[in-house]
Amino acid sequence: MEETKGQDSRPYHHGDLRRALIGAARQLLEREGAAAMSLRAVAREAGVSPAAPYHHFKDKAELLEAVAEEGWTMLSRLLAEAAASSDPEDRLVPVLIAYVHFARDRPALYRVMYDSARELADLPSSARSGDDTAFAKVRASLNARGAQASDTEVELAMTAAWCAAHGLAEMAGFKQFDHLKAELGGETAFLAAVLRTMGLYRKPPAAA
Amino acid sequence: MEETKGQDSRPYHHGDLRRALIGAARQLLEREGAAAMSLRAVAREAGVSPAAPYHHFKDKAELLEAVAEEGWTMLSRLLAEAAASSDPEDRLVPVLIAYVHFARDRPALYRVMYDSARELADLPSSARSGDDTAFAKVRASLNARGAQASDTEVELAMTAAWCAAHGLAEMAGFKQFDHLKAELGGETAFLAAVLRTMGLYRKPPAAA
DNA sequence: TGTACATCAGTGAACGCGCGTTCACTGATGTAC
DNA sequence: TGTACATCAGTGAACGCGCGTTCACTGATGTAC
Repeated sequence: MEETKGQDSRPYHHGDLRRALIGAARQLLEREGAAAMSLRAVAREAGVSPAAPYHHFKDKAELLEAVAEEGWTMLSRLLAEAAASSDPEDRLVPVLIAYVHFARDRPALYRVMYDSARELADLPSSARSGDDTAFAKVRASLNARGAQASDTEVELAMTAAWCAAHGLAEMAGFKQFDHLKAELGGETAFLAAVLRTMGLYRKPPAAA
Repeated sequence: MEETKGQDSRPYHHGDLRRALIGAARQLLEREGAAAMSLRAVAREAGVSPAAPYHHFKDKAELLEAVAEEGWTMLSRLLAEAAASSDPEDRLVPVLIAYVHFARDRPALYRVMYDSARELADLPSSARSGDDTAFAKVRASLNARGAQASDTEVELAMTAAWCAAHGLAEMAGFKQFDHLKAELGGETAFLAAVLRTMGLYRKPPAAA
């Protein structure tokens, strides 16, 4: 099972090519963008032949799905950390800012994740089940501030928060906002100010 | 200058191929998505040879820029209409909903527009100059409700509104929100409720 | 412990494809005389 | 009004490219005896 890995020669069998391919794809997305992330480029990046990935993924779409899945897992972990290290009563903005930073720093990966979420009736399983997930954290932040809110109100607030995070994540890099960022004293202050302007810094108003 | 157009034969010279190519590209984007919009496909759609576009655009990127530009013009017109047909004191939500509808109904075109805006230090000229533009309308809506606001506050509110519209536009089609839409009585009610939950239905709070 | 063999994860060459772009060309148009 | 010619917007064939995917193969691994 365990092959000996010489320092200078790669073994014929990779060991964990599936994981390596997902990692290579993620790296390519982050480093060179969506257009550069072909199946052949991923195989090249992982140091295997163009045909090797087909032993682990049915086709390119299946690899992309796996990349998205791993992305949601990474994001969930980051949001959980942001939630854990902030005031239980005021977690929403820190959690959303963590979301925005993640997406802003890896736009191509984030877009793959977005595209995968778009197709599903529910969230990706990596972001869905259990407590340690992206959306559980957002929901918990909302519950912390609106104990008396109805299910629909919480759902609406979740939606608003998610949309706001998505919009902000994709726009935060726009040069149009550079002077505003400078004026407000940096990127994070800018993000917080926009979220506050959106009213997401306090209890959602009574239902629509 | 004016060539006679037989009913059954296309003239050798097109007449206004530049505009036709932009239109064909837009149609392809709307009908079949970004992946289907190659330069060759655009030429095919317009009924000319693959080389013809090069008499009007330096390369594919230049055509895409022109498509984006036209998109921003279309959007500005729609927002102007939405603004014109709503209460001057309560224009923000109708204008944002018009934005969301536009983008939601043409996701691939909208993405081309977004990508073109992303690169610019300022907005595309079609959305920038004059009063009859997308962003002038949003700004006017904000001014109508916060007469005493500082420039920075208005700028922040603009940013928040734009981010919210972008986020909502891209997420509105998610299946995850279907039951919420049903519960609230339709798509438009859903959009309005989310925007209200975001706090964009009233004067922005005092500056950050 | 040693050998035969099934399994499986790799290889590398090849396929057909559509792409963006270039090129030498040709047909239509508009203008000068 | 008619003809010669420059201009320009088309054509169609060709280029090289990288892509996703398939195929027959081969080398390594793990297991049964």
